[in-house]
Order: sequence, then C-alpha cells, then structure tokens
Amino acid sequence: MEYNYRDIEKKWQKEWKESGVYHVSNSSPKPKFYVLDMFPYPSGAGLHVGHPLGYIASDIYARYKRLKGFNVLHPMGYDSFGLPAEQYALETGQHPAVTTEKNIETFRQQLENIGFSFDWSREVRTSDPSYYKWTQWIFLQIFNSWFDKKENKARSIEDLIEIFEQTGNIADNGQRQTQREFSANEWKNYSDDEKQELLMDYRLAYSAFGEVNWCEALGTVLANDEVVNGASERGGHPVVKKKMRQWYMRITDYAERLLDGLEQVDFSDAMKEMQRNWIGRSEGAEMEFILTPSLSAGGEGDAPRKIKVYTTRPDTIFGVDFMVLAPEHELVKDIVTEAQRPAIDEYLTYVKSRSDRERMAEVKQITGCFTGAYALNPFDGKEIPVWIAEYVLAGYGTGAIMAVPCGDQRDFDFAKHFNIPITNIIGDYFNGEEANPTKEATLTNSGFLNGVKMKDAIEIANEKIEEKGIGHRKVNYKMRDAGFSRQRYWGEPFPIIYKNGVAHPVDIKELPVELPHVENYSAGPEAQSPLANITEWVDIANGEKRETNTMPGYAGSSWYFLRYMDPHNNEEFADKKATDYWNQVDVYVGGTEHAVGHLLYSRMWTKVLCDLGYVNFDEPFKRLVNQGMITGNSYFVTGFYAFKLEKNIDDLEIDPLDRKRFGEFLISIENINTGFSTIFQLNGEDYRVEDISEYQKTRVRYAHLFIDSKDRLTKQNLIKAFELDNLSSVAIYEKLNYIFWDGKTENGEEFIQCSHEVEKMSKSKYNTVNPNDLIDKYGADTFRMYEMFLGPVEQSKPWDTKGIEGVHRFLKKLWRLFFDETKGPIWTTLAPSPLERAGGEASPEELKVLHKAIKKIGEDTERFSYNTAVSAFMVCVNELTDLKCHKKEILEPLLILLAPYAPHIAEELYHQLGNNTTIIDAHYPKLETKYLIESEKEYPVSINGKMRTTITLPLDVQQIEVEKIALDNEVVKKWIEDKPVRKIIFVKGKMINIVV
RNA sequence: GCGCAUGUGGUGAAAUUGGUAGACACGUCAGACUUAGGAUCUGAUGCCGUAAGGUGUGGGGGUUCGAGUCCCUCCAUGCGCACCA
Repeated sequence: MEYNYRDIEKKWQKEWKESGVYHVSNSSPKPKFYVLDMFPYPSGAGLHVGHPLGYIASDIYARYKRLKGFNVLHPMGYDSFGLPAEQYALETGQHPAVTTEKNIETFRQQLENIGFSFDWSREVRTSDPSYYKWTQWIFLQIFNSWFDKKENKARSIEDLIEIFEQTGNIADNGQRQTQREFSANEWKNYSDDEKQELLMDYRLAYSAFGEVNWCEALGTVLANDEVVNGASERGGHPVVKKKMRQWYMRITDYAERLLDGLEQVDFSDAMKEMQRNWIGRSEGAEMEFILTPSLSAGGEGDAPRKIKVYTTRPDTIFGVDFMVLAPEHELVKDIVTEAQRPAIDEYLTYVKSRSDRERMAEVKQITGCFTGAYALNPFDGKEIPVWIAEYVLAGYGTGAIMAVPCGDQRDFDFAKHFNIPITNIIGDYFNGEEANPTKEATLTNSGFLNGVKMKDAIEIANEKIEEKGIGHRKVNYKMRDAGFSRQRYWGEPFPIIYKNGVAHPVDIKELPVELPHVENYSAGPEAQSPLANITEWVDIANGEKRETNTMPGYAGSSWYFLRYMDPHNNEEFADKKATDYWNQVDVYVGGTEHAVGHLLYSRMWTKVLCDLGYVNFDEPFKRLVNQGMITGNSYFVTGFYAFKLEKNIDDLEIDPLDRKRFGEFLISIENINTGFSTIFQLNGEDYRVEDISEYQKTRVRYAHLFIDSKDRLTKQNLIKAFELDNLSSVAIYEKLNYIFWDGKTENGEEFIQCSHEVEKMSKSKYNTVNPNDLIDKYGADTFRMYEMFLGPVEQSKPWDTKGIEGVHRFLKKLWRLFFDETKGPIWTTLAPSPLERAGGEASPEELKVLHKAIKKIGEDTERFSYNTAVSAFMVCVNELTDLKCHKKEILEPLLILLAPYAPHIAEELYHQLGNNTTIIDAHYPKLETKYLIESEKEYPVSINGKMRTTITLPLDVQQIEVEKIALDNEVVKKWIEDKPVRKIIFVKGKMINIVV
C-alpha cells in the first residue's frame, strides 16, 4: 500500500468538515485557550506560500493545545472591506460585494486544502451588515465617551455634561485645547448646537477640521500609518496635505496607556520598540520667549508677544543662538518686519509650492528666512534672531524651536549656512566642525548653569523655568490622532446624522446603517464619497443628512477578535459571559506590517471598551508571534537595455493596482525551469535608449520564458518569450517596441545581465508561488511540514522549494513503518515471533526513542520552534526504521505527536490502527522520563579545556579523582604523568575537565 | 543620522542555562538493486592534509579551566523610524 496523500487528505478534510470536530463551545470544564491569526484581506490574488506560514504555525499550536486538554478557540474570518475591491469595482463596474464574495471563496478553498482546524462556524466578515452593525455600535460608544485625564480612563459623555453643568470646563485647566473656556452658567446658556460643538472637543471619536493626508488618485484621505514616504501605502500614489473636515480617533489620549500596556504583554522587543517609536514620547519643557518690546501686540501698553517653544534640552538654554518658527506658524505674519516682508513672502510662496514628498526627499537642503524680529533669552536677556524654516514642523511641539547649534546638528547646519554666530556652551566637547548632542559636558557660558554637568542641568533648568513662570515641564508625543473617515464606498457607513450641520448619533435601535447599493463608484461632488451621489439615502426628513464618509479599513479589524467569541449574537457585540470566558487572545500570530496600525488601534479600542465596562481586559493580545515574511527571488536586469514605448504608459491597459510606486510598471519574466523569476523594471515614462543609463534596474512583467541559464537572458530568448507568452497581458507588449542590448561579451553574444534581489512576495512582483501547486504535487501534510522546516517562524526567509523532497521522503518513510508495499499492514500489537516479547511490549531502546521524541517535540512546539521539532520527527522515524519497530504501542503515540503538524496522515494511520474516534479526542502522550535515564554515561574528557578523550562512568558519580580516571585511560595517564593536577571540574553532568 | 535585529559548511539551518560546533534536511560524490531511474537503500561530505595532525562560528581584543553563546571594538547585512527640537 502506497502513501496516497491525495485520497487521504480529501477524505479527512471532508470528514472533519461534515462532523464539525473543530467546532468549539463557549462552555467547557477544560481550561480555555485562544489562538488567533490575523485575518486576511481577501484580495483577488489568492493566497501565496507566504500567507499560510503564520496560519500553519498557529494551527499547529491550536491542535497541540487541544491534545494537551485545552478548550481551544481557533477561528478565521475575512477583513472584507477595503480599497482594492472598490478600485476594482471602479474599473470593471462589478459590485465589491460580488468580487469580495468570489475572492473569499478562493481563499476558503485554498485554506481548506491545507487542512486547518478552524472553527468555521465562527467565521466573521467585516463587510457583513450583522458584523458592521456592531462596528458602528462600538463607534457610537467611542463617540459618546471622553477621556478623563485625572482618572486616566474613558468615561461616558453624560458624566462630562454633568461636570460642565456644575463647574464648566475651567477646572479642566487647559488640559484640552478647546475652543473656549466656560463656566457652568455659560454652559447652561449655550444652545444645543453650541453644546454639541464644544463636546466635540472632548469626544474620543470626533470630527474636526484639520490637515489630512489627501490622496488624489485614490480619492480619499489616509491615516498616517497608511502613508509611506509621502505616498499611499496602497498603490504608491502621491499624498498631499489638505484641510478638510474629518473624523478622528483621539488615540493620543491613550498614548501613555498604550506605552504602559507594552510592559504587560509578550511581544517581541522589536515590535514594542516600533510601537514606542511611533508613539514617540519625549520629556521636555515648554517655555516662552518674549519678543523685543517694539513687537508688542498693539500699542505701548499691550502685553509683549511671545514665542512658545518645546525643547527636550532646557539645559542648553544659554546656547540658543537663534529661533525658528515653522513657516505655517500663525505668529509669522505678525512679527515680520517691513524690511523683511518681501523676503518672507517669497519664502512662504516657495514653501507652499513644495509637496510633502519633495520636502522629505530633500532633507539635506537648507532653506530659511530671517523675519527681522528678535526674541529675548529669558535668563540673560540676549537678543536672539527669529527665523522661519521648513525644517521646523508645524505639527510637532509648538511649531517653534530654540536653536542650539553647538548641540544639534540641524541647528548647526542652519547656523553655518546662514552665518549665524555659534555660542559654545560645552567647552572641549564642541570642535566647531559639527554639533555634539552630548549630555556629559560641563556647561560653560551658561549663566547660573556654569560648571554644572548637562545631565543634572536639565532638572535645574526645569525648576528655574517653572519658578520664573515662563514655562513648564511637558511630555510630547509624535503620534497624532488617527484619521477615521474615508471618502470611499466600500466601508462601514457612519451611524451619524447631521441636523443643522451638527453631528448626532443614529439611534442604536436603527443599527446597522446599511451600505446602500450604488450603480456608480466614482467620487461624489467636491471629493466626497460616492455615497454623496445617492441623495435618497443621504437626505432624511427635515433637512437632516447622513454622514457620507465611510470608516477606514482598520475599523472592522479593531475588534474582530471579540466577535469570534460570540459571532452570532444579535443583541450585543459579544455576550459579557463569552468575553469573560475567552478573555485575552493567548497567542496572536501575524506579520510585523501591522505594528503601528492595526495593533495600536485594536489595543486602543479594547482599552475604551474596558474603560466603559464592556470587557474585563484592557490588552487584547497576551502574546504576539510575528511570522517572518517569505520572500521571493526577483531577478533584476543590470546590463544596458532599453524599452521604447510607442505610447505613453498611461494609455496602456494595465491594472492600476499593479502600478506600484508612482507609475513604474512591472513586468516579470519567469523562468519556469528553475522556479526563479526574472524581473525588469521599466519606468513609467516613454523613454529612449539614451535615457537608459540612469536606470539601474528595470523590470519586465509577464512574459514567460524558458531559458537554461539563470543569470543570463539573451536577446533572442527574450524575444521568444514575448512570442510564446499567451497570457492576456501580452497585449501590453504588443504595444511595446522593445530594444535592448549591450552585452557585447566574450563571444559577442548579446545578453542582459541579471542580479537577484530578495523581496517581499507579492502579486505585483510576479515572484509568488501558489500553495495549491505544491499541495497537488506533495500533499498538504508535506507542505505544512516543509513550511515549518524552512527555518524559525519568526525569521524572514526566501522561498525555496529545493528541500521539500526531504520532508516528503520523511512522510513516506513514516508510512512504511505501517505498511509494506507488497505485504500491506505490518504493524504489530502482538509479538510476531516467540523470540520477541508478547503483547507488543516495546523494548527499552524503542521506548527511549519514543520518549526522546515526546520530550523534544513537546518542548519545541511549546516555544514555536517548529523547524527543530520537524527535525526531531525525522530522527525518530529514522531510528524506528533502524530498529525495525512496527509496534502499535510506539507508533500510536508518535501519530498523536505528529497530528498537529501533519494532521491528515496522522489521522489516517490512527484509524488504520483501529481507533474509531478522531485524533482530536486523543491525549497528548505523557512523557515518562524513566525511559530516558541511563545507568551509565559516556563523558567527554577535556584537558585544559581541550577535548581529548571520553570515559564511561555510572550516572550517580558526582566527583572523581584524576588518578582513578588515569587508571584505565591511557590518554589521561599520559597527560598527567609528570604534571601536578590543579583541579578537576565535573560540569553539570555533561563533561569532565582536567586542569594540569 | 537614530533605534532594533542578525552574521555558523556549497545551501536552509541546529546547539534550551558558557561545556564534544555543524543535529536534521537539501545539494554533491561513491556504491547497491535495476531495461531504466527524477523510485528505494547504504556510505562519505566544514576547510587544509594521503595520513597523523592542524584549523574552524564576520574581523580584532578581553573575561574563563573552557566562548557560536558573556564583555569591548570594528565591519557587513536586514528591518523600523527619520528634519520629532
């Protein structure tokens, strides 16, 4: 009987599905365990080999925990709202719901092929009205909350209204940037609309005018984490700043708790560091500099104008040589002198003309302009010139800085560039060539701080600043409130209605606010969402209008892990009993790419829900395991070559989603023989031969090519490839005139040189491998084990199918322990001959092999070291083969060990052995250490730390004299002959070291 | 620039606490069985050397009886952040 993985896998997948063995109940006497995967966005591309890595890892863990006697929640669902589906709809007119449904089917089929143990009865889809009803409901809870800084938690907005009615917001003490301060009486006299407007400054979900990241190509605003280097993360389209009314999550209020919470969770240091970095906490002081008297606000008697700055280094106050305002700073127009006004206006025009992208790209370029105004150093009264410059950001701190050129490189460069004299306050630490940000220096030229070490001076300066009443200590965060609205169709509608232009929540009884059907997905008037076009939906009675924005992609994913606990509940987002029972996610497996997006948002939402009493835990994920990315090999062409386009790239029919990174367009040539992809990169412009030299890399997509050499593409081969390619995308090439050469080489052959680069696997790079192909060839069990065998789960690694044969061989070898090709079943429950012990009783060697595996595999599984666990299986099967062990007593426990890794073959053989229940009902084999203990052990003996020989001793020997060892060991005898022995060291029962 | 990782054979990688470096697998070589082998099995395989032996975990230095592991320093690669005051 052969190992027929196709039939076996099909049979058991069907069986598991029909019997629902993986369905899990919310009540069980067993302890609970929650193993969660980051649910996928069902893209049209389907799964590639990189996707399942984390799913397999978590599935192994879930299956392992079940066998260990836990009630395991291991669900899966789909993050089915999102931009790509809508972009696709725009192009094809297909409703996103339809394409999403289709994509989910593909995903589901691919996932089922791999044999996961998900409880599909708990599947969630964020685009399902019965799901987003609760997304909207949670949004309203957040909308109806404010953050009490004294209690450091969210509270109901009703509580705040009560406070306002009693004391107004004066007691608030300027903690919140509100439109105005008011007393209780004033509050009571405000109209309802005014009250609502004021409350908006407090709500945790609020709408406000603000600068947003506007992406014209996608027709929507984006959150900060969705913008990478001035371009949209998805699609790589340019992003500009724009003032718009938007919804926000007041995540900044949770900055401190999001930081503190990291102490309690088991995330990797890198992940924690990334989150800390994103939150960007810094301690410092805010202080005011008075502008010279001539610049007081109005006439003689008015209070002088002040510039408020933020600094983390108040100790350097005497080193301030100039001040810089962000060009957008509101004070600029007031303080500029007549003489400087033309220069300033010119500079402002220049700044406005520059996109964020340019600003970021040209960081090194130093620009700025003197305002003509001077500020006074509050301690020594020195006059300090005030400049404006791009390098100071309006959005951070106060939008103004005190510049200390001897301590800050940017300030130093600026001072050098504009010839501003530099004061040295750090003595020898400053060499005049570059700034030195040290804290070790002893201050000089620093008034009352002279002779004080900078480290200590910070505290002294802070005290002095507060004492003089010119400022106070302040903690700042880089993180901003998260933009929460999108001008798109395919997302959750806001449960918000405008009455007289004031936002009101929809009555909870009316949820969900369903997404209406539209015929046309293009933007509404004035860059509004497509929903704005459906007037019959927008306009309710009495001039009331619906909010037409939709929620961003991270809305639904910020709480889905809670919905799995009670997915069919129509009364609540989840029964409190269910959330109490399942509690935190014990193990969360997913990629690092969500470090600052999804993970922060879900942590915040959980904290809000916890503050409001809906759940009992305020960190959603107890332990996070980041699977590494599986990278693909992309081969780049590095020689000279050229493509000439007859048409502008914009006229080519290319899926816009594939046009990553600003119109570059990608073509890959796949070498099917070797499994490598060869990729060229073609800039998205018409270009001619002479332009080529500046392009180091060029990609070509979609031409399938058969070549023998993996580093050489000949011109002829490439032409052949274009001819051979019968994919639809060939259409693109028919519009291309390709010319490429160089290569004048040894034998005059024209060729293109390739170098290869390892990058993230993605459809647009054409370096993906579909798991179905591998499963078809080797089976799901082989695929699962191979993905784990590849290396540590947490590590990124290039995909390479070379080693898969080895894993497949292992499974076949395992099969042969049970079946002989000709004889059929060969396992024994009774001794086959009188010479062997009766009853199938296993020998000590066999038991040792088994229990060694139980120990090693159990430990490895526990710590997610799956690659070494797979190795341990191989060792075990090799040893059993050598021992010719076919005893059920040994083989059955081995199958249970194997079941998490290769569930199909384990299940099949388990049944072949005569079991009638599925393996899920089995118990993980108990480790009997007694089988591992030996009475004697061979110890390595080293002399002076160098391994020389071995010696066999009884196990219980803790100490031994050198002379005794020397008695029957020639090597030791020789070594100690004429030398005095200093000491002998017995190391942890592992080895013996003799020092002579 | 700042922060965080990681550097071990031809390749993917093991080595849980400082204790026989290279488990396991790929690849390669040799052999067996075969009409055949892209099936299966056996053996060899870090490097230098016929061998004895020497040498070896990015480079240099240190601690230790003993270092892949700890400390210092330099180098390389990857990831994250990036005018954040």
